[in-house]
Amino acid sequence: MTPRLRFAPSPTGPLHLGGARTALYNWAAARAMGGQFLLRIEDTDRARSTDESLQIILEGLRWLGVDWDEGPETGGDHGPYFQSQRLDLYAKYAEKLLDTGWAYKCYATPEEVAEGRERLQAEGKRPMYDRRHRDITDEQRAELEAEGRKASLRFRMPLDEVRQLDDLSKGVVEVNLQELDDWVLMRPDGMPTYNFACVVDDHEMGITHVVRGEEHLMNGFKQLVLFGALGLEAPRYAHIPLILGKNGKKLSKRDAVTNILDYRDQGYLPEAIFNYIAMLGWGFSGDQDLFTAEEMVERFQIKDIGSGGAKFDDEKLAWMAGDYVRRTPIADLVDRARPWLEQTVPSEAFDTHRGLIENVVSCYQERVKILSELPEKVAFAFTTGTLELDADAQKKLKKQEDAPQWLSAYADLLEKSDLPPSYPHDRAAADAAVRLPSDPEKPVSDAPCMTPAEIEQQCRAFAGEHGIKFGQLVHPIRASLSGTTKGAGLFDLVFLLGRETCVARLRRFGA
RNA sequence: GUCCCGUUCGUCUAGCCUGGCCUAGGACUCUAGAUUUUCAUUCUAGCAACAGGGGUUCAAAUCCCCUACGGGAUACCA
Repeated sequence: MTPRLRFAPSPTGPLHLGGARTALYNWAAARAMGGQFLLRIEDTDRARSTDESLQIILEGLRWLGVDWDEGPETGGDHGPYFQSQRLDLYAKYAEKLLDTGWAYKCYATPEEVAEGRERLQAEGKRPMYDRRHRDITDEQRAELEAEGRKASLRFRMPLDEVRQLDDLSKGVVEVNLQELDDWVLMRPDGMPTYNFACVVDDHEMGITHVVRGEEHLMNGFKQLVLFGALGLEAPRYAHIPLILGKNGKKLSKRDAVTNILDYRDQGYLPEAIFNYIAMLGWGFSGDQDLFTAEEMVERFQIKDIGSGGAKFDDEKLAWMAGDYVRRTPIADLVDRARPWLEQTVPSEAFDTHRGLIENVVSCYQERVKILSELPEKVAFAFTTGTLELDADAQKKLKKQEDAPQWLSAYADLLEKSDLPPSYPHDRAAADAAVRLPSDPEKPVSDAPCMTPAEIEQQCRAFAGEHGIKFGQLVHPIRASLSGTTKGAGLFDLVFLLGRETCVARLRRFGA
């Protein structure tokens, strides 16, 4: 039997971290076992299900790279994949259950059920449906119907039987079925409840393994018994711990985003989010935290999912996000960051100055964790107007009284030097020959202009001639060129800015 | 209340099933240092844990029991 797993979200809200992780584990297990992964939409709660939520969930899964073999938009042989479209199927099963006596009609109103529950609790018993219509006679039934009451369908739970569930994650768990209700299979309006639809669909869709949050452990027992009543084999279940917030409580808005797509919009790389949430409860190996989806699939086993609840930690996520940015090849990075970069980089520059953009971005690649940090950092290289200086930069410029003289002299020197042209002039040759950030280990030859290393040599000589300490010279130059005191190597900056811009910016603060 | 599940550095985890290789490993964070024109990266070193108590055993993080603390369920939600 080929393994088939599913993720069955209900479209009543966005895809949150916990849901994403559940989807991811089911997906990884299916891929690891060479089986199929399907998506089923549990929209039996008509009032709360929305198409907007559905779209957000699908988009979130796609963004993470969790693809489904069958489900909405892809179709498949076991559809429809929306429970709201499978109502006749549930009706058929309901009838069968009624015929075999596993189900019975309950005419109690919600108020009566609640009242019964309270009474049991008052008696010190377990609060649940009081089974008032479990064994009524035909006459009583007729009477209730004559009152115009609508019936829901309840499951006749075996009384006083201990059942075992061999959970893939928790091992064997035992529960006395008395603890469980005569739960509702069908609402009076003919809509199935979760546990009922879930069993019917898991069977009809050939599901073999189910990984889901441990809030479903008790549902697992209900479903197990129903499978038995239907004479069907149940899938293997794995109930895994929830993701917790920093305080060990349920994950809240304070701990993490509630919609996985917020990470996309903040410029997190999906590989990083995938890796991080996969790691929340599953270890790749004893000494490796970073892994790709492919690597995960190679060794993922459901039984290895941790049994303790994991707390969400954004510091580690931030580190991981940065690591993924650093490891992304520069051409890809520019493509993927383009929507953000365009906030400060003119969009035509992506055609005319691709090499320059790649050089600038690669200088900041190791300085950002998420893509949305890039536009601000990179802006100095593309501003044609007056550069704004931050407070620290202004301070640096005022610190040395004779700085203006040096800046002017250095501007004069650069004006005569063989620097690359400034944006928006054509400088493709220079950017193609010199790939930044510059690395002393890899000297550049055949550059059509000075390289950052040569610019540095020249600058050091300049400092020597004028009797200025190199360290002192560097700070005002950096401030006037980039408008900030931090960032890429100074001579990379000079190279990126090119002759005209460097000269202009230096003279602005020169004597 | 009742029923279920869980508990290894602050956090994520490896080890637990199949006791000895555990003086408990890795990662994030933090601290110190190295590199350096800043920031960042990188590298080196350091801090830091088997929830507590009883057993079983020559030997327990690993097996058993109890306690504590967390979490989940207890819906005509999923």
